[in-house]
Order: sequence, then structure tokens, then C-alpha cells
Amino acid sequence: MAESRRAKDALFEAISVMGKAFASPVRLELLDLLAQAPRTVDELARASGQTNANASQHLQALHAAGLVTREREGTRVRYALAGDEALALWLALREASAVRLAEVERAARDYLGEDVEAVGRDELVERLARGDVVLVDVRPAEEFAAGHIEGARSIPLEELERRLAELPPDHEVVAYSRGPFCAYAHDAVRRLRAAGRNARRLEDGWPEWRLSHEPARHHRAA
Amino acid sequence: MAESRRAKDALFEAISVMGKAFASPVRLELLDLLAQAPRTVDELARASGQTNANASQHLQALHAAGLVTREREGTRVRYALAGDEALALWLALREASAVRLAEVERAARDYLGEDVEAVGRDELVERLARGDVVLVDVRPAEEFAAGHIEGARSIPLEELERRLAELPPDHEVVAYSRGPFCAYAHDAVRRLRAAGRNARRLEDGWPEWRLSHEPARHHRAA
DNA sequence: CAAGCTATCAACTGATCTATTGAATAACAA
DNA sequence: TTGTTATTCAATAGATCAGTTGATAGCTTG
Repeated sequence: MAESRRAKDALFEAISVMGKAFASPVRLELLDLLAQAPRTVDELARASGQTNANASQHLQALHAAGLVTREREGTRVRYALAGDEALALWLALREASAVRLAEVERAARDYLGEDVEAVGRDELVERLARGDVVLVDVRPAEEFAAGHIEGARSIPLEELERRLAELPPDHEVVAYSRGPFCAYAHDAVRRLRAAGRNARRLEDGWPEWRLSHEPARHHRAA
Repeated sequence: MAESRRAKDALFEAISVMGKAFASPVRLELLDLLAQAPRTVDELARASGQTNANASQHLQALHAAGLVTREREGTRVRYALAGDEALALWLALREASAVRLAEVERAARDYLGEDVEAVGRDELVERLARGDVVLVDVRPAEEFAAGHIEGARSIPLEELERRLAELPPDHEVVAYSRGPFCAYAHDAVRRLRAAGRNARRLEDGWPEWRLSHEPARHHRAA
């Protein structure tokens, strides 16, 4: 009986190793970045505003927790999410926290600014089939290269105004980015509307799309 | 830009409040117990081998993280999982850790003892429809009362040998319990086989079954 | 209201976690 | 080889967390 208690404790102890990985906001941001595309330590540190040493340490913690894989590429090291379980877990945590914690909702609104109208996945699929809309991926080009929704064209946010002419004026534009909490898509829609276009954002982003088995193309990062 | 960084930090900070809840083995065990049925602080403390004060503190942490609800019942307080998101999250963490962390797999084998043959959900549904098997819920009676697979009969593990006569000898017996890491079902199958019965365990338990929308009945705990 | 039980609070100790700093290592190129 | 860059290591100080203990508050019952 005491034996059984010890074995059970060991089991929960082992599971908590992965649980601890989700206890730091810095690690969550790293996971969120990796959900888009594999990246090197340096890129991750820059994108998350951390020192290289600190990012490296957190990445090692994520690695020990089995959530990321590590691959040497010459002088640099590229980290990537470890399988769909890791992605699913991060998305589930984000979703649950948005539903159950008012503070998350508030912080999200604060970060995203005024809400813009969204399109559901099903509606998008249907209208894409009809050739009714233009789908635009407004993430950085490398993330598009690492994987994107089939039929989307890549126009990174900072090139949006410059490349407006590429978008047929008689079609509605649907913009998507990293996920429901990514400011890029919101921003893109606001700017498209300011330019007189009819635009909405996809309700969530590339990782959610990929995970729900929608048709998608996979490339290696450039 | 600095403004945006601050807002983004606040967002990840808020999400990490929920993430921190998964960082302690004690809290994970409490979540696992609550996945079966709502319980009072005292029951949870006893079942997890913690002092009341410590269990109470961890439950408050889970409450602050939005993972459990709290309800006063006279002199006691009953905690319950907060919605399916909390359950889904715990199951996803357990699943991911079992897949990605060798140590979890090892600890699980150690706790469960020799592996016993399992039946998948689909096969069980099919054979239940044919009336081909007897489905037995070997969890404590209160957990059965709080919810169980439709068509199952409740025979708590410690009454198993005493009530063997209730099981038709010409049918295969399928036992299920709290989940894939619960020793009850394993133990039950081993004991049934020792008694000369043809028995297997369901590959996972009641919470997984309920979450995957299989037919189920819901009662309040006794 | 007094007794008895359940749950929570408050304070404290030891342990663990985080971010920073500066040094060390690994791969590569000249 | 030497220099260069990316990553990791080691040491540290401050912050946060975990579990214990003893006291307190809330509800129910006599």
C-alpha cells in the first residue's frame, strides 16, 4: 500500500516535469513562436525580447520537458515543437485560459485593440471553394515558407500598403496570422479597411488550421 | 512598440497563471481525482495523502487558475473541475507527457504492474451493441454514481471476488476505471483471470469516454 | 450559545525558480 | 592557427513556492 503510494507519487512527479514547463510566461511565448516555425536560439531571443543566455536556458527547460526538439545546424541550434502533442497542449492551455480567466481575456483585448469582424473556418473553406475571397497570410515570409493554408498568398504586414494592388478590389480579403491572439491579422484588417477594402480576419491562425487537418502545404523553413 | 511589448507580456503573464497550476504533482493528483467526481476538501486530502491545510491551499491555487469551481455545502466545501476545458487540458497533459517523456512511461509501468490486454473504445461499443460482453465499473460507488458509461454495472474493486456470481460466466468481462493510468482496472482484470474468467480492460477510463461524447448518464454524487 | 467539525488563514523554513553576468565551448572561416 | 559568432555553462542574488504548524472563521447541532 505504501509501495503503491510511492509509485503513484513518482508518476505524478514525472508528469509534473512537463507541467512545470508551462509555468513561465517566457516559456509560453517561446512555445507560441515555435508554433509558427522552427527557429534558432538567437531568433527566439530576439523575437521574445530576452537575452540569449536566458532564452537558451528556457529552451533547455522546454527540451527537458519533452516539448521541443533540438537540432544543430553548423554554428547554430534550431529548436522546434516536439510533435503535435506539444502544439495541441499549448493551444488547449491558451484556449482554456481565455475561457476561464477573465484576466486573460482582458489582456488579450488590451493587446489586440478594437475587435475586428472574424470569419469561421467552415465559412472560409466554403468561400475559398467558390473563389469568392482572397486569403492573405500576413505573417513574416519565413513563417509562411514553413507552412501555410493552401491557397493563401503571403503579404507580410509591413508590405501591406505597398502591395495593395495585388489584391483584386472586387473580392473580400480574409487575413490570418499566428492565431486568435496575434495582433497582425487584426492590424491588417484595420489597415485594409482604412484603404477602402472589404476585409475580415480568420478567427484563428495557421497552427490551429494545421492541427484540425485542413488541407495544407508543408515546406521547410528557408 | 514598447507599449505593444508590455501588453504582450501581460497576456503571457496572465496565461501563465493557469500554466503554473500544472507545475505541482500534488495539484495534478487533485485534478485527477476531480476528473472522476466533485469532492470535498477533506475527501481530496484523504485520497491524496495530504494534510487538510495543504490540500486546501492547492485547491485554492487551482481555483485561482480557473481550473476548479468551489461550492459551499453546509460545513464543507465541494470542489469540481471547471468545465470540459479543464478536463481536456489535464488529459492532454497526461497524454503528451506519456508520449514524450520516457520517465512517465516508466513510472506508469512501475505503478500499474504487468500490462493486461486492453479493448479499444470502438470495439467495446460494437460488442456492447451485440450484448457480447459485460462492462464493469470497478471504481468506488460514489464515482460511479457521479457518472459512468451507459450499460456498465458498478462493482467496486474491493467487492470483486465477493460478487463474482453477478457476472455471467459465459461472457467476456471488460473492466474500466479512472483512466489508462489507474491501477484499478488492471488489478480487476488480473483478479478476474485468476478466478478463471475471460477479462480485458478498457484502454482508458470514464473521463476520456465522457469527453469523447459517447452515450453516458449523469447523476449527482450521493 | 456552546461544542464540534470543516475549511481557511497566517507565519515561517527550506527548497526551487528566474534573470543576470561573465566565462567557456563548439563550429566555422580566413 | 586565429578570430568570430552562436550557444551553453557556472555562479549568484532575489523572488517565488511548498509544506508544516497553530490559530481562526463558518456552519450545524444540541
